[in-house]
Amino acid sequence: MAMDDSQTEFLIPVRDYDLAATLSSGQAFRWKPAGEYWEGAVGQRWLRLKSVSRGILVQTAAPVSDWSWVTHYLQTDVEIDAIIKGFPDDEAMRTSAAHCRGLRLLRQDPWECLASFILSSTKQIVQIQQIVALVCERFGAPLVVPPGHPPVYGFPTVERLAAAREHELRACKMGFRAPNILRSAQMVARGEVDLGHLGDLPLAEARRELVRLRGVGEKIANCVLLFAYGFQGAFPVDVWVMKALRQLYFPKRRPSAQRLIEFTSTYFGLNAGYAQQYLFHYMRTGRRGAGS
DNA sequence: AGCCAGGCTAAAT
DNA sequence: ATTTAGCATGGC
Repeated sequence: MAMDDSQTEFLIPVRDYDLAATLSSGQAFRWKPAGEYWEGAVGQRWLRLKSVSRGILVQTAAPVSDWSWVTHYLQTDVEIDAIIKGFPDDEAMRTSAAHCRGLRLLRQDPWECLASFILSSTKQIVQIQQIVALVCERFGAPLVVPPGHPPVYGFPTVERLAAAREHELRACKMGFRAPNILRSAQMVARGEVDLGHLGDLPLAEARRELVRLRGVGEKIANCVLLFAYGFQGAFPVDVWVMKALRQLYFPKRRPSAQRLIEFTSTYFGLNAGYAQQYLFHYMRTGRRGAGS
């Protein structure tokens, strides 16, 4: 009946794209492996992805005519070789690049990214995934899924979370983060921080806006600036990246955290954001005894 | 059992 | 201006 060019399947031609590394590297928290596929949601669309020889196969439950939202999300147009060549020429980055080949930075929805990382503080990735899943189930709108597929819910809107009760949020096992995400949602809903225009600002100004939100400090702000807005100069330093910096760059000395962050602001160059994600993923998965 | 987790905030130096 | 305790919860 559809007389347009709507389809439920689309092949993105791309090479050097490690879907598993990208979707499970702690940028986004809703992707689940299901056989050969990765199932998740982008915006208010359910979809699943599979690596095939010519690229990435995308399947949706509802017909789609314009697929730019998924190529933008996956950043399949970025030249990953050029980015890796722009890394500092040192042992740590060579090792990380070899281990993480094909890892990309996603381009996520700002509110989902912000809210997810407010929930991330002092939590392991597995737990963040559990909390985000509960928040979506209880506050998100149901998405169109294939017949017989269990229900999947979109990430809740700012307005919905701003209208939540704190005890409802705490019931999603987020603990002391509940008042943080609630107050931040209320500030965004009132327009006190305008997520729609942060991308037009210089990095430092955009960051100054984000840290006005409750529960958002430099680290979480940098995650949002990098994973949602694509600011390549944003360099989130969490415990893993801190470990990488100490072990790989300053094995003898004991620089303060402040000094190390200062180091990252100049050393990693124009692709600092990518360098950070490669270090993070290498530390978590690349060496024995690190991570899980 | 005790330590750590993609931290932030307010209080205490 | 810099360091530290408290915060909820769960995995290992």
